[in-house]
Amino acid sequence: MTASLIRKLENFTRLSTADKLALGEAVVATRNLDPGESACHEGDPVRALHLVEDGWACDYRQLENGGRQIVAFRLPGDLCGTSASVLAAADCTRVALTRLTVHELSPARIEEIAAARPRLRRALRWDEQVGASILREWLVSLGRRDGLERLAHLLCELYHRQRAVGLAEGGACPMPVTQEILAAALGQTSVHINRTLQTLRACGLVTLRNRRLTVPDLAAVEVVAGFSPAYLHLGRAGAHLDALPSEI
Amino acid sequence: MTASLIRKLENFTRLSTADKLALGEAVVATRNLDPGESACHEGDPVRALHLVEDGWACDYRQLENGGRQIVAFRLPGDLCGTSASVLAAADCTRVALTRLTVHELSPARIEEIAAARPRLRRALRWDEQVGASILREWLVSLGRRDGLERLAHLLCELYHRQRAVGLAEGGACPMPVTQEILAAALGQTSVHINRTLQTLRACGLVTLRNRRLTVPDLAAVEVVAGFSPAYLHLGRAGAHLDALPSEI
DNA sequence: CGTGATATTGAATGCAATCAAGCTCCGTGG
DNA sequence: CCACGGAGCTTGATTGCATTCAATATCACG
Repeated sequence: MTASLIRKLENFTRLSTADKLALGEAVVATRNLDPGESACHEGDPVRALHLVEDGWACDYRQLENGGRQIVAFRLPGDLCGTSASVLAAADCTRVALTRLTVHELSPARIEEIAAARPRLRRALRWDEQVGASILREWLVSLGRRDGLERLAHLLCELYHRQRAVGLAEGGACPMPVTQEILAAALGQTSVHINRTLQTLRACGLVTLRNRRLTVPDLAAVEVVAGFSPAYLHLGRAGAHLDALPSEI
Repeated sequence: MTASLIRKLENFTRLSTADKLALGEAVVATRNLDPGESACHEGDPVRALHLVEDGWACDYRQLENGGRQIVAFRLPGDLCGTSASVLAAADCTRVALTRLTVHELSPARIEEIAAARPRLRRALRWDEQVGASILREWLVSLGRRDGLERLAHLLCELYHRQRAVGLAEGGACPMPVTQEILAAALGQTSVHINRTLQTLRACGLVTLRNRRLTVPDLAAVEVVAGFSPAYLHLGRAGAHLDALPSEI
């Protein structure tokens, strides 16, 4: 039930069977949403944390002037706002981009579990920090990368993040987003995204069809994007905390 | 020694005397830096957390193409990367913008202290979440606000953040940044910042001189910026955790 | 009073937004 | 099977904000 999250956390440290089971115990409900349905609204009190089981969602902020900025994509295995429970109100809206299955976790239960399990606690904090690191990288994209780099960079990120949970393989992965959505994430218009996408395609770097991304040569796209995967911190930095073979 | 941080945290919940003293026990060293000196470098292993005591710093990422993007301003009372210790390497460089005094805190000590003090633990998590919220708001600025809104928004934020630690009063506060620095934070050039600043000045909205900001009418600037302070979460959302009068 | 950093101004260029129209694909229902 | 409708994609023309380059002015400080 929490397989993707576990798989992701094991990019940091190897969990024990007990750790893995403990995670599932925090789940208090599971919801299914249709594309366009929202899981929570900006300004609402935070009750539960979301763990994406299947499908994609995104978090966005809506401005008075009509603009909309996506601040995060939520993929399978993503745990949203580990400690958001201390904030009085959600500061963005979470909406499903595809058919979506999310678990709702009790903040109190998570806290108990984390208190009892140092390895798991560190893994969750690692995940949270990686989230902040991704946000900083987005900021760099919006601030300092041009259209081509920006789009290529996002595609690289989404590919790597999916590979970390086993959803990308052999240069292809799901990419269930419209050009409109990409534009809302990259601070541009869908028209411009369209043109940028065409040049990427013309160079034979990526193809984006049927809600799937194909990258024949990932390294080449990474060069165009100025992408370096360090900020995703997938290098098993917590290996010294690994569970013993006997615990797994 | 940790007065600004304490003052900031008390925008969330009232701490006990014991909580306040405990914070100071995590300090293992104190450093003084000159403007332009860096406290840590992108890629370096993370040894200590920084608590800004006095002066300003900023975190930035340097790109191959020469661009530089500031991802955070660090003001007095700011605790940088509460759990960054789980990451193998820092993902940005921290440089002093003024004469700067920072305390270095031991991650392990912080963890011990947090484990023993639920109220303090929550307050620190609140601070961390507020940091993430600020980052999201910056993303919205870079993605969806034009030059004028962007600059006005940043100035409002820096004013409010300083007010939360008692450094802003009566429409004026320190603002020890060059136009170059503002440009590096807002994803623009210093030339354009200069022009934007001039229109803000021409409207009588702000004056920025001698490294100080003066805003005769904060509310008016907030309207121009589309600024709403909710994302700073300064509303004492943790009041139910407040220390009893007898503990203070 | 001199020097380097910071700020200001002007002119030319360019990237991306905007507006508007048409196209393609796909699911639905007659 | 085809007509229809809608969402998403593509294209063109125009506009505008911000960059770039370059020169000059001002300020802070020794």
